[in-house]
Amino acid sequence: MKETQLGSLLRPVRAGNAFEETVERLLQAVKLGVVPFGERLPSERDLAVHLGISRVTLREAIRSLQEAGYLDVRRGRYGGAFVVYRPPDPGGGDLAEAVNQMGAGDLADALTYRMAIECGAAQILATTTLDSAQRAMLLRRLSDVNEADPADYRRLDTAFHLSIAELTGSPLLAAACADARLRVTDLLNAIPVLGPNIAHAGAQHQAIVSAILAGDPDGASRAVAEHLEGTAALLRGFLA
Amino acid sequence: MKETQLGSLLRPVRAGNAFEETVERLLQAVKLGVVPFGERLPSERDLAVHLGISRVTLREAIRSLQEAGYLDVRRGRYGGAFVVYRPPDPGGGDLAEAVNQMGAGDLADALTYRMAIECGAAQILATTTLDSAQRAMLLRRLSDVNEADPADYRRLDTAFHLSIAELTGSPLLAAACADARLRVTDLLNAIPVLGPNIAHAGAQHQAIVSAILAGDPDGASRAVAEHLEGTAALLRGFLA
DNA sequence: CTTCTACGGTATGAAAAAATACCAATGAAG
DNA sequence: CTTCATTGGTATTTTTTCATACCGTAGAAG
Repeated sequence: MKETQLGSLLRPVRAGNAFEETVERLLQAVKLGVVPFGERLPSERDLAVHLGISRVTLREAIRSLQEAGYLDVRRGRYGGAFVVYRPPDPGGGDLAEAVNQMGAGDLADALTYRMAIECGAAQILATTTLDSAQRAMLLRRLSDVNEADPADYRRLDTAFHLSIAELTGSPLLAAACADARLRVTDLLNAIPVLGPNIAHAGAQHQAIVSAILAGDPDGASRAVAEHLEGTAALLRGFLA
Repeated sequence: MKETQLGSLLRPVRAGNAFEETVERLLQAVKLGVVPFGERLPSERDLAVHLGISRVTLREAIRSLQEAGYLDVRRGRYGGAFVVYRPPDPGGGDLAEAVNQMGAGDLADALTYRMAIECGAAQILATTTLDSAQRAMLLRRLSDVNEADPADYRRLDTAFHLSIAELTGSPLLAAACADARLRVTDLLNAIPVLGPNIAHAGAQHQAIVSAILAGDPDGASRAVAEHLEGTAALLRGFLA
């Protein structure tokens, strides 16, 4: 086995210290809208358990997000850490800056990764026999995006994409899909949400769902690829 | 966004402490044959840097692997940690035990994950224009497996599969692919390596490479799916 | 047979993170 | 308006992890 493959396995065990990783994780949960505007995060004690870190470390992370203006922390019963962040105005002025802030290599890496994961997930879901509840869930998420208020579009779009991976029943795949999306969230948020684009994306979403429900793996994969390629090409175009 | 999606993002930040994670990583590098029998790991100082941990922590991990009989550590110049582990005799007696040691849900999860990642990677590689060096690499890995000594079969098979993800140029995808394979290594090692199976797998590997070189994403993906499905079905069959 | 050097082995103090226990505030329920 | 459960806030101790410096060994090169 060549040395190149050593890199895949002897890569860093830790992406950073516990504090940094926790800030990242929470920030992404907020930016992705997993916890929507105005809602509160789970209590510190619960969160610490779920994240596998101590409450002290979690609190440091929460405090830094509070100081950065993402959270409003209130104490007392019915208190908690409330999300006080709305995705930036979908005007998309600083896309070029955002793209170039991430390295060109990193961008290509993230886009390829996302493409592989999401295509694979859709493909697998298309080979699976879905029960009525699963079909309903998929269709529900589809209509949620299609009828989304522009301010809520990204959040529901994310939910739709994640649903595909989740419905495969593989937590690993779902986590990978979420991770892949996270790596391009900031960039996506900088892209204006325009009417024609929404309509176009809506048609592609419909195509993805149709292929999945029809049990057409190749079609589902191709539909996802087409859908993602549009965004990917746009982002690549902004590279300096 | 539903609560189910909270799980994807608010999952543990840390899989364990640095020591445990390091032991896992090294053990897998050994079991996968990334560092073959008789070879030595990089020096402690280099490894510590690459893994992003302190030398002290790394040494603890190495010592536990040494005590477990996986490594032979020698000091002095030209010393180091040498791999003293050979995959178990390909007799495959305890497959059922190995399968049931892992939970049924975990097994399904791992198999689905692997299927999605590897199909996605092959598909992407098939849409990529490979230069001559890349084509040569792919063909080299293919012939390596085909001409493998039975004792070295698993290692070269792993190398072949990883190559596909690596050739996409996405480190994230390569890491995910390695991770997916790691989750079923023990099970694969418990499957006897028999002549007919090797021949069959060889044909499938050939089909995968052909489809990739022909620029046929659907074909590549399907070929990978068929290849993996055989193993997956076998493993699922051993569930209690 | 000496030397040089790349390796593992060891010691120590600082920093990060975790575990634990307890304090304080809030606001709905009664 | 009192009670009380739930939440964030704080302090203390222990464990883990890291950073740094230095020691001991082996083996090739001269």
